[in-house]
Amino acid sequence: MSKVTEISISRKYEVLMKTARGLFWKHGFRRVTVEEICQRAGISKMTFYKYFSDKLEMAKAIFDQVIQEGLLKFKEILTSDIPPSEKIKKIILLKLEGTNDISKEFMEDFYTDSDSELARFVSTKTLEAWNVVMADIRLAQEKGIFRKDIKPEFMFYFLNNLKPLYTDENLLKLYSSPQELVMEMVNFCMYGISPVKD
Amino acid sequence: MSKVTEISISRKYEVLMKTARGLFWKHGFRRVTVEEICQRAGISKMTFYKYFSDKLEMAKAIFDQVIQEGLLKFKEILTSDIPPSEKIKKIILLKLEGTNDISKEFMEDFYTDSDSELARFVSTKTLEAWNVVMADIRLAQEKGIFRKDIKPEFMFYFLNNLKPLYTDENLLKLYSSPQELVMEMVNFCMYGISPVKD
DNA sequence: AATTAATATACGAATTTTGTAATTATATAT
DNA sequence: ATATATAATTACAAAATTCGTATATTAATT
Repeated sequence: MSKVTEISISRKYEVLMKTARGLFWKHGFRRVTVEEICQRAGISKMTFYKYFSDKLEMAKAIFDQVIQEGLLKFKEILTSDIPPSEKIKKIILLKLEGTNDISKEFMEDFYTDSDSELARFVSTKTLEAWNVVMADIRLAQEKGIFRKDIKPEFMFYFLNNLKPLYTDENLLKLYSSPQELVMEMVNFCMYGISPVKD
Repeated sequence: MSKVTEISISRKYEVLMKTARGLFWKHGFRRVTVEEICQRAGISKMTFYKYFSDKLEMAKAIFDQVIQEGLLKFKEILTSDIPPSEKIKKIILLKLEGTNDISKEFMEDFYTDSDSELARFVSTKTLEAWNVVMADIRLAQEKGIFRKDIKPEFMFYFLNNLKPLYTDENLLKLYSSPQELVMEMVNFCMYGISPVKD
């Protein structure tokens, strides 16, 4: 197998993943068909089945990819050489973007059909990612970046619940700009978390 | 049949319509099942088939409703007793809202399968609505509200293409607020359309 | 020219969706 | 309270869709 072919193969794989991810994100797993993914990707169904045994396997791969990307970005921020307040700000902005998280539509099917294979896969992988994040936060505590006597679990839940705050119009109205609200969040985190003034 | 029953019947009809409309708008006709509509509406499938012979008939009813609402709002603005510049502003805002128009997702299925019954229905109804709007604009021209030597068709197409302008970030960046961009649009229309300075 | 890889088409099997019928539950009117 | 009308639930056959693969054709690579 030549180098060119390898590249074109991985490119087709990527195109399929990206196309499917877009569709799954918008409409959820159930509503999207293999044929539709292939048509939009401009790739034949036969080629699809070269890379994925079925739609479920593909969804798992996508879910995995998203989780891994999210963890990577999180770890990058945590280990980067910037002051704690900057880290908090970047983490908050990452959360507010929302592009790293799994979409509501994508999750919807699992809630209704919780004994499906995908549902189990999703909860397992979510738990794994959760543990990694917890470990990272604890490490940050050890290094003195965050206050030691705060539960990492609390920080995790807190971060995950920032989005609804940010999209609350009444709250946003209190600030002259969205950026100002972000700074408020950052400061709130810092005063509660930082062991020293920044 | 008592009054109370009549009310509750029409209420169920409305709930079904509203629920289905929301789902169709987001995912399109094809992706949404009758059972799903019923579940979300909290109404049994049997009752669904009391009101609609099938999903297609329901989609037609919804499409009709949206078109009629849109026309009504448009006519209300045109015949209201406010200065032309205010009319233009209200019409532009109506277009920018987008809640009156048919969603991209809802239309998507028709483009791919243009010889379906729904596709024909949609294009027929659209043409009808188009003619009504044209007639209204011509009437406004007759009354001297708009300049006489402008093609109503042009105004129609122009209005329908405002939305992408409004959602263009680079364009929005040129203005200190979205409202300012709206006023720019209004002024642009007025200088080209109004027979007299406002 | 031979070989490899991808597309297009077709298709039976599996699954989902549809629309209806029969039964049970609930609310309303008498 | 009982009869009556209306809706929800369950079950189901028929229709439609989706799946996954086999085969023939086309395009690209060696």
